[in-house]
Amino acid sequence: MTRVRLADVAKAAGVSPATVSLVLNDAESRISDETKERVRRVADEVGYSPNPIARSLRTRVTGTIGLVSDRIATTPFAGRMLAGAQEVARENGRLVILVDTDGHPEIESEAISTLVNHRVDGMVYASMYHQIIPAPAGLPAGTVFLDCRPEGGGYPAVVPDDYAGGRAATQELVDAGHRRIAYIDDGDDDRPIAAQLRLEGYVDVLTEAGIEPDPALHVFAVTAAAGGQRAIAELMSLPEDQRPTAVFAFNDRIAAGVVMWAHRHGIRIPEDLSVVGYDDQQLVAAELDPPLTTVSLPHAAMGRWAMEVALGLRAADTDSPHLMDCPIVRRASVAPPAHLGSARDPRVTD
Amino acid sequence: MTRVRLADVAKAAGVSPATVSLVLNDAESRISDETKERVRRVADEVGYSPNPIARSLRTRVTGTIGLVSDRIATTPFAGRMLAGAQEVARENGRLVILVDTDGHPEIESEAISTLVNHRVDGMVYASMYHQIIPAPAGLPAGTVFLDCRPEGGGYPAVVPDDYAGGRAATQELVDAGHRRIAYIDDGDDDRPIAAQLRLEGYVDVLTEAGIEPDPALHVFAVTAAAGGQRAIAELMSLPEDQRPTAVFAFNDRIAAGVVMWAHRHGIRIPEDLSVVGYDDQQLVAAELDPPLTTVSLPHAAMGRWAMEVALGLRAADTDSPHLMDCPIVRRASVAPPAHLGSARDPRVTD
DNA sequence: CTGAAAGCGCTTACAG
DNA sequence: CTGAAAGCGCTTACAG
Repeated sequence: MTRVRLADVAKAAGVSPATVSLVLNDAESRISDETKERVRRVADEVGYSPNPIARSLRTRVTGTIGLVSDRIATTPFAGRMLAGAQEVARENGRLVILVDTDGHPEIESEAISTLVNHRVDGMVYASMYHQIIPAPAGLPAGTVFLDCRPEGGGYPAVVPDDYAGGRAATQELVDAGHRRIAYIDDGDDDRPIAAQLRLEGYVDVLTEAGIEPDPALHVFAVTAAAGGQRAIAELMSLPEDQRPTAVFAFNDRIAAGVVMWAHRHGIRIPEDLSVVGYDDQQLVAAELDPPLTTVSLPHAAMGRWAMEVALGLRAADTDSPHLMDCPIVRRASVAPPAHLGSARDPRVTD
Repeated sequence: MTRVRLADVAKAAGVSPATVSLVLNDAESRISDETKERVRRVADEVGYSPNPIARSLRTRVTGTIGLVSDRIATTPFAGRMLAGAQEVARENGRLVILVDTDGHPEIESEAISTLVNHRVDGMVYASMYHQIIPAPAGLPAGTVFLDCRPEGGGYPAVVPDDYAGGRAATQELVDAGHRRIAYIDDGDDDRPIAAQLRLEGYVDVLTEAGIEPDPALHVFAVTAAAGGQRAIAELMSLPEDQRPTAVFAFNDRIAAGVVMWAHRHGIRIPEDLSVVGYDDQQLVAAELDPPLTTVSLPHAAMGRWAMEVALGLRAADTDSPHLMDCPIVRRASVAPPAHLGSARDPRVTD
């Protein structure tokens, strides 16, 4: 099936190739209406569709956006960033060329130069989780950083507002009436910036509520269910009056461990213990019993934002990152503390 | 930064553009060794790198592979297929253009024609889960189907060997000494082909082991933790001598529900009940307590296979799909049945 | 209002 | 052994 070319359309319509090009590209219309119509009709009839390669060679625009990521495609974690970015590209008639570097610097720098060489119109550099990184060499100006930001700025970037997320999670618990709220922090060697930001949100909300943060309620865990189990066991081994009535976990995996431990020890959630996670991780948070109240990471929104900036559809600051809201997702793991619940039920009717 | 062109290299080396092209492309070498060397050196010095757009226009090969998928990028489920495919492409100097259709037929057909129009060298069509589908219109010959297969064949395809996986899961339990093994099947309206294949594997292994499949032990659940909880509750409400000592769950989410229910009811896994899942779902299977023995879906291997075929690196049958092995992943949720364990321990020493 | 010509940066027969 | 020329399929000044 030899494809029909612009020249074929021109011949069939009895005009020059230049005219066909002008008409089909809606150039400033010096072409007569009847010619335009005829050209369009003929193009339609023969099913003409311009060869994007030839067009790119001439115009130097390819209609493609490069998306390089460390591990976004490999982990179940952040696929929605990719999906959000891809969706915006498609809506705007662009194609995304994806390269996943699996975290290898050599692959990354090769990917960047390949993409630049392929004349992508724009580029987004995505990380699997919120981090601050040195900007890779060779990145074109205007590359947008997704879920990470470059040391020293200089590029548009979007990251989750983890401080506000930490506040929201804690506020949810304070509002339910809790005073003894634990924070199970990320205890991995390479503690991410998000952990610190969420902690600050937690501390600030507590303080504003007139609750003095208790160091005994700030514990660390490896970010996995097993870590969550150990951490909650530690917390629950505190003297009864010092135990938390609620816990805010750094992420849903840790929260899952808390829930599992509770099941095994006959502790009811949320009646005996409230828990709030973070991430709203698919196939985890909603699957717990009870379904977990958590703070969602706005992956799709960040992906969309990044692509909009890459396409020039949206202006962006290159000095400081755009902070994306992390909305709380209310499910069923938060309730008033037990003493409040039992003290209240008989008396209050509302 | 105006890039250096082939003509620049030619001028600097004092030869014609044709010569440069021939040398750099290692064409059948009619060029003298000294000329070759000089051209290569000059090209190197000026940092020449051919413009792939111009080359594509001339040669009609673009070095790109189109990957259209329904939802592979959006769900946490099958990202490894994408990663495997992308990895093979990269290893072979190709770029993958990804379009996720989110399951919309209009987007899909538009994506296919866009990709074809962009002159991709090959195409892979990926599904989120093993299914048989009508081949979308407009798909180029040789498009490889990933984790799905076209009705009526005609294209290379790769799917997991779910029958063998069902056998492996059941065999694991039979080998541990179980005789009363339940299968919690997919009870969703649109029961996937994998559910039937796994069931057949289960029945066949049981039969071969001289165990008559008990219809009471074949139950259905919605594929979520909640479904698993209801199913195991149903199973455990059977008279004691009819209850299963082991369960094979259609997937890890259902298995997770089984484990949660067990925790709540003081049933120990694997001492009191063995469980085998399916999928080896990241961030789920290994996170359970105990970590789940399961059958893994070979997503990365399937992704690699599909891309290898798309690149012509591997021959493939277009009549019947390639069946990819689903290896069992042994963790800690399987043990001999309780009566065997207690009967055996005092006597056997090995 | 429209056409002829040049050119984007390569590759590849065709000559010599 | 190497070069001049044509051509891939478009777009865009430049003429008229």
